[in-house]
Amino acid sequence: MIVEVPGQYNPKNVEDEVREFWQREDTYHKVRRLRAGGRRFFFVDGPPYTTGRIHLGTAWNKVIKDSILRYMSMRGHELKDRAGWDMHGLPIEVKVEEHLGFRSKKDIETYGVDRFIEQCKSFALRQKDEMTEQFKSLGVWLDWDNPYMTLKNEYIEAAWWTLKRAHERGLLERGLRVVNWCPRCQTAIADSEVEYWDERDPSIYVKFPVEGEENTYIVIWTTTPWTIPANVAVAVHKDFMYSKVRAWRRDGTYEILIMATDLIENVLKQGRYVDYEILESMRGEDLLSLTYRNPLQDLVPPQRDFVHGVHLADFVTAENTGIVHIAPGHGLEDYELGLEKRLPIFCPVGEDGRYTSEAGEKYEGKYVRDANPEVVEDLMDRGALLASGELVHRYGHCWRCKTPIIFIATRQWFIRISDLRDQMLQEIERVSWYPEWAGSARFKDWISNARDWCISRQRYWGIPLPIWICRSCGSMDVIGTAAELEMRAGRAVEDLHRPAVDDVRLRCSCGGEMERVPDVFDVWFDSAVASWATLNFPREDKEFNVWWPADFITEGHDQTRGWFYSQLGASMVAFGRAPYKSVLMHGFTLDEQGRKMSKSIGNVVHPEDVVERYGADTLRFYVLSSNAPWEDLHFSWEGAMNVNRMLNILWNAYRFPLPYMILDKFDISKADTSRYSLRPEDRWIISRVNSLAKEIEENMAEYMLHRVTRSLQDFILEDLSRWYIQLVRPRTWIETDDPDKLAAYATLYTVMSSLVKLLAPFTPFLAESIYQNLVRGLDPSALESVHMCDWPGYREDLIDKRLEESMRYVREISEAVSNARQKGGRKLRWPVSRIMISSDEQLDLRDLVHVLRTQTNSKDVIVLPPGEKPEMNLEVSVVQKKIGPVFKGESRDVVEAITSMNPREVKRIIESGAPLEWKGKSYMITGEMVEFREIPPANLIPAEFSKGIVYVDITLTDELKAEGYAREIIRRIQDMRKDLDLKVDEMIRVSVALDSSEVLGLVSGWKDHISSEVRATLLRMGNDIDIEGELTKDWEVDGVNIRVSVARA
RNA sequence: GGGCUCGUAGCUUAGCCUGGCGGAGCGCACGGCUGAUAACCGUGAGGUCACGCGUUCGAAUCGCGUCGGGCCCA
Repeated sequence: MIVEVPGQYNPKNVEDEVREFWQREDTYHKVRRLRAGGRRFFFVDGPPYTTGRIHLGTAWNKVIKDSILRYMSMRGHELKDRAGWDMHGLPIEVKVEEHLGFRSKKDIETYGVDRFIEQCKSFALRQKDEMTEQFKSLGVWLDWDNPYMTLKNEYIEAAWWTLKRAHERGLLERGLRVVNWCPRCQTAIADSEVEYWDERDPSIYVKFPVEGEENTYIVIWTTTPWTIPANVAVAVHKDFMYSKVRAWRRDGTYEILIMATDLIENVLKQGRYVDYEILESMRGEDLLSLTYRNPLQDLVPPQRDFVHGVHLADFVTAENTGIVHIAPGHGLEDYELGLEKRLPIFCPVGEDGRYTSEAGEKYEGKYVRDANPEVVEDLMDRGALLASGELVHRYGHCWRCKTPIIFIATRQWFIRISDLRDQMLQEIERVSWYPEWAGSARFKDWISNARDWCISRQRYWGIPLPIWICRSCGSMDVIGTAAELEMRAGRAVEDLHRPAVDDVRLRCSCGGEMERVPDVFDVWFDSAVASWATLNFPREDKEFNVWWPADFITEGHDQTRGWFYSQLGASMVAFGRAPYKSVLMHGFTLDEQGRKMSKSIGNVVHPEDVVERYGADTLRFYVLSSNAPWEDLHFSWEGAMNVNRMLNILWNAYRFPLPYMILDKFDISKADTSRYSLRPEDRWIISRVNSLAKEIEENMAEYMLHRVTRSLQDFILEDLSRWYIQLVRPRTWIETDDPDKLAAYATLYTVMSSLVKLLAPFTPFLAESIYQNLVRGLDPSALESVHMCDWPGYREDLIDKRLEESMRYVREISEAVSNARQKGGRKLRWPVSRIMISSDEQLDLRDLVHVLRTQTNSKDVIVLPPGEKPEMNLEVSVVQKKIGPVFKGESRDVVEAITSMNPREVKRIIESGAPLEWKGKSYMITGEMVEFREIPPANLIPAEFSKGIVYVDITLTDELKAEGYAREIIRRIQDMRKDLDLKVDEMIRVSVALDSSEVLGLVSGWKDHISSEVRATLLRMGNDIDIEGELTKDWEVDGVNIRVSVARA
């Protein structure tokens, strides 16, 4: 049984009802079970990080995933669709620290690592639950009951196992490296965890005194004064020219300075020197023999023992002084140069960002960034400061706690990704990228620059590194699974997290005791192993053998350096191949102006607010249709509103036939469409819906979600609502069991049942709601949910391209007629006697002429033969330039002759080649002497369409007037029915008083028609009759006053 | 500074891959419909297709460069 639905699309009600239905019927699981045994489609959910609420970007991400998965399911695929959660790492630690009011690692140690871990864990789990609800409210169907979670033991094992593979392949190494270091979190952080923004920093020029040369200095520039105590060398470029310069101060003293020749002016200006002379110029190489002293050597004892030299380096640029200060303990390039030149890797800074005792008593314990002014002062006191200022530049910060990072040399664990670079480049060629450039350009570029992956973090809440080292012999073991650990330890280990795992001691083959290294994994390593962890590999390999690698993943373009990369890296280590076959890269969500959404600008749009206002289907359809997936989405409320409006139109189109179907007890099983001859317009809309399905399939194959949704939108608005529904409306009012009406019902049913299936992946709630009522309501044998249905696909034999084309012309002509009517001042309610269609082509309107007739409200539709036009009035004008030279003095007469004659006659004469006779004279007129213009007669209003011109004859006759007035009266009575809120089939009594006898006379012939149209049992019309009824209203139509009263019969 | 990407009407955008009259929606102005009606429809105005150079018979589309936005890197 179908039921009527409310007149306004109310997404909240629709979605609540559907959600409840899915819940009650366990629809998700039924759908998944239904597809068991189908072609496998392995999707890996890029795990969102469990902190805070979901934002618009995350919502978009999941909507894309869900739409594609629903589509794949309808296409018959068995899905692997576990949702994933990224639950370890600093961000959560930072949140928990904030919550507990902690400021440093020491606070955590004091509080107790076990309690801290518990807090992190419960925080992550709580967040996961909250976010799950939010995703569910968007209609996202993933395996929410059984998600993969990075904090689970079986997940941790996947990471362990992968590291063990790295070790076995000789790709794991420990080394002193300069890393990005967060002094607050006291851990190394990945390049991808560094966030850059502008920071005001010192900008100083420092003079290093050259050994053995009196009053001579090498000049360097730096923005990190605090690294000067760790300076052990300087670098120059081999191609640059350098000069030794005598620089004079205002007071007449001078110094001898060494710097790049091109930069002398700049440097001396900074140092406020008044004059200079170049003593000597040399190439970079010529400086290599120099040595210098660190100006702070009296404060930093180890500096006294270092030999400070000059070295060549390519990274030196012709900026500032052209000489670069090298502190191998505090810079990546410095470190590499240090290794190469065997410089001391001097790093007198501790993990807390404070100077160690190595920096000397004066600096020890001071936080390096705070120490900047002091270092500058000390340099000045020692005459080593050439200039001091400030500048604003981009500086790196810890992604999570926003502390400016520092570079320090520490011992870390690395995976030698750089060894795998070439294989990775080969492997990504085999992956299908959407769009293509995401792989061929963007990702390729990133891989080409791939550096070794620092996987260790000096933190707590993460997957512990499964590396045990013997205290006696220093040998190292990497443990691959929990079982292996328990076997080696000889006892059970409940939780693989810290601190429990820290207590596990292993026996070394040397007989000594092995201890775990205290580090945890970089959190990027967690999600990197997702594609096999989600299959519970290595704990079991059954699923892995069947499903891996992933068929499809999709994430935002920031994940190029993130998850696309980390997964590839880990998979290359573990399996030597890419873990995914196709990747869709999507964009970012920005505000309407294309700015980043941020709390400080106050332009953040929350998905739940959009859902609240317009519903989840609207949000879904909006983000999918707004632009191409890989482009950034500029969110606009107006855009969302328009989608909502479109869905409302769909709702109205769906709702409109329901009352009639119910009234007529329409039975689809008896409405075998082949038994009723469908009208051409019925076959047209069916053709269109099949064409639509085809279009969608083609675009889905390329993940062109914007084209898919736009095709749907066009179909709903243009074909269904604006056209077909308009055409079909009168047929539903027929009250008998007319086959034509049943054909209309059957067509509507067919079209709507296809349409809701085509919509199901994108607007799952609305599609389900319509399906439940209309489709299941009419066909009890229909499947329980629209999401269980097979993708309807398309039938070539139902697609009639020529019919579609014909209908396109019919629509164009109808629109042109509207245009002409507007120009001619004839409302659509008033019939016209005829329209004439003129085209140079043979227009194939097929059997759609009746459609044209009703839609244009025209008594006759005349399609003229190709090239023909209605008879035109001809206008002739003379071309003086041509007449003058020929007729000279008689020109005036000739012009008079031409203009005073009937243009048609002039034309005939010219064409016949005969002379024109005028006032007893004859003139030979040629075609070039005149110009003819065709003017349609006043009653024919022309309007263009793509293939020609349509002429509307607006001549009024009494019959047309009578019908026009009759329709005016009908419309007003209908309006009043509405006011009285009558049911569509309720009968009424009507009185109509007109103040025009002429109109009354015309209309009286239409009395029966009016009565039946408005369902009147009694209709009284007169010039001056008594009027009474429940509702009385006065109207005015073209100067005629009409008083109408209506009462229930 | 480098890689990728985007720039089309007041706003949001399609078209670009594969060259052939630049399309929508919103907003604006005017009109229509009235058995979808707090809904819907039509018409109109509105364009330096960011800018410049090139390729071509022909460029929004292809190439190079410049400017501006986004992501990523240094």
